[in-house]
Amino acid sequence: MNLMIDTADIEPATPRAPAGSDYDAIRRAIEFMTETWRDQPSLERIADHVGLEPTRLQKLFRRWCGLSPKGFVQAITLDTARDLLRDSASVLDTTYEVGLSGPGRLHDLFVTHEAMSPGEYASRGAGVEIVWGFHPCPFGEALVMAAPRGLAGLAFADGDDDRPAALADMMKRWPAATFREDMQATAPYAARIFTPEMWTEDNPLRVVFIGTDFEIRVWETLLRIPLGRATTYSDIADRLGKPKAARAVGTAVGRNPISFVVPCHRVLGKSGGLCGYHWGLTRKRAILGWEAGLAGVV
DNA sequence: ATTTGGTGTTGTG
DNA sequence: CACAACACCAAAT
Repeated sequence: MNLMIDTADIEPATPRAPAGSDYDAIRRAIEFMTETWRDQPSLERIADHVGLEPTRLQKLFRRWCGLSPKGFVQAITLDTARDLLRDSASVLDTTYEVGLSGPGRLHDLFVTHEAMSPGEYASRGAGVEIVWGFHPCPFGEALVMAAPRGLAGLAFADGDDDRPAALADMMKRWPAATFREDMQATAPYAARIFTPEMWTEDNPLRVVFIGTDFEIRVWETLLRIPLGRATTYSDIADRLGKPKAARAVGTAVGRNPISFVVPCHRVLGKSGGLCGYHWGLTRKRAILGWEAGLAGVV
């Protein structure tokens, strides 16, 4: 059997969430399953590893990820990853036809996007005020940044000590903008993004991209990948008319400033391996598992 | 199985 | 302007 997890997939220890917190338990469970999925570990074994009663873990896990630990193990096997890739060529083709005229419906979250005008890009956000705030979410803490025209950034952190890095990472992209912490303003964004029941067509989520031409084209392509499907770096390169630019696509995907909303986690290596994730491979797996549990709900 | 060589775009000095 | 870095990939050991 092939291995979904090559050595490059094993990441160094990530900063810990507060020990004993629910998220910490979930994270450790996911980590454990990620390392041992070949043995199809039983619920008891996983529960034992994280130090919880099996029934408690079962309930907790389902609440956070929307599916059972067993289902999660299945969701991260290579076969399933390849399943996501099935017909990936047509995935992008068909949605291309449907979605593109006008600010239509893109992606399951119903996103409309606009890129910064060239002038605004050149000025790197001068004169724009961006509000930000951290909010709990199923994958740790989410840093939400909003500009007047719409959502401008989404990043992840794993606890207090992790926040400054995430914030700096995001602020770098708008060097000339002014920033203000305002959790009240960003909370509605966070609630909506992570609550699938709120994903409706009538009131699309507005996002604002700042980036180079190439990057924005890549991100636009990502928005066309439907929930529960995946594509590959090289496939996106083909779509952009630069079949040899898979690697360039990789770096552009990695620079996606609005992670999760722009579903960069749905891009896999051609062999079905996960390859990488700016906010940690464990989180990429968690999001894919979460979405697997969502199939049918949306 | 592992290595190697070819890639496009971006950020840096 | 050159050069290194990168969430890749296919072909050759």
